[in-house]
Amino acid sequence: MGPTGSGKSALALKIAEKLPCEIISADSMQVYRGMDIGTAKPTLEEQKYIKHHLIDILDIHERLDVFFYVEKAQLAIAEILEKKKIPLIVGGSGMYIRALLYGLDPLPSSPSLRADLRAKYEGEEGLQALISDIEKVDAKAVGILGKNRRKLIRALEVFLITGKSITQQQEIWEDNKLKYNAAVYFVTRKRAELFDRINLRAGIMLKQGWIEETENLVANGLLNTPTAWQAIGYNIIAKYLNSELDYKEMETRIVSATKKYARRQETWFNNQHPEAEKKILTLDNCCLSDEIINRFTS
RNA sequence: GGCGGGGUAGCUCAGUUGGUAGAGCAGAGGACUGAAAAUCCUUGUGUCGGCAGUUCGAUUCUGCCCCUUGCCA
Repeated sequence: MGPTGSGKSALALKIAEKLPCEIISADSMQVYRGMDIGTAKPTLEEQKYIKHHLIDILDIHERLDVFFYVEKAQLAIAEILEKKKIPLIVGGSGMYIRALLYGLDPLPSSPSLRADLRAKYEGEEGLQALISDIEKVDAKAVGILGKNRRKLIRALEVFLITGKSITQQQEIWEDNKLKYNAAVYFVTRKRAELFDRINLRAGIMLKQGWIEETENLVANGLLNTPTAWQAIGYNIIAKYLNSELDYKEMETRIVSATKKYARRQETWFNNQHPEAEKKILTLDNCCLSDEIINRFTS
């Protein structure tokens, strides 16, 4: 696992060349069909060469969430082990990886209730009401979540369904116990190098046809989808297509949003994965791939 | 050459009825259990263009100069 642009996909392919593995993508956006260039999805050739799971499994109009991801990933792991192969999980969606490795507390979910709550607590006043309502039943949640409306609503949702606070029922991550016998690596680069790569890659992706890809997806309603709309870049390119931005401004904004994302990912991997071995990649990553390969062959 | 608008944090700019200044963006750090490429929190000392004058005190007023930009020649 690692931030966007770190080179983890290339590293994974290198490993998969020498070990009998299949790759399970841990990426919240590569699951969507049609979002190819903008998500830096492995090419069809690469996917043909090494089997990839959990890529292109959803239409952009379908909702994705952690629980769904974990379910599918567990199935994929079982399937790969069945073939006596090694599941190689590769991606940057931190929470998905953590949920897969550590498990999720079996809390209920009601998207319709959540939607109702969201409507009920709309606006700035709604947020204040939401905070004071939760404070009565789960002050701890408010302490942790602050003004994070999205998470506060989820906390209230769980409370309303179960009658117990969400913080009381979240235990499984506290033990730091992996559900699998896994070797976990956090791969990244020096900040300046990572940002250079992000910068370079954005320009390449735009030239490869990201704009056309966006045009088609937007025509197909991408911006009104439940989760796919959140992918970085597409909404910015949509503004360019709408003549709200010029090309340069568009590119700058994409790069800047991507860098921000990479920083958040690093914070996550640095702090949420005590089991992970951190590796700073340099210009080539042969040493690390050899190290990982040796670990499995010996 | 004439008249005017500007020169303030890396960038865009606000502001100080004269008591040495603040937003957004960028940058940095953090949180995170069913939207996670999301969502949220913390973090801003900079010769306030230069020199001189008025003043107890000037980034704020005055004068000159430099740079920039617009209009007129």
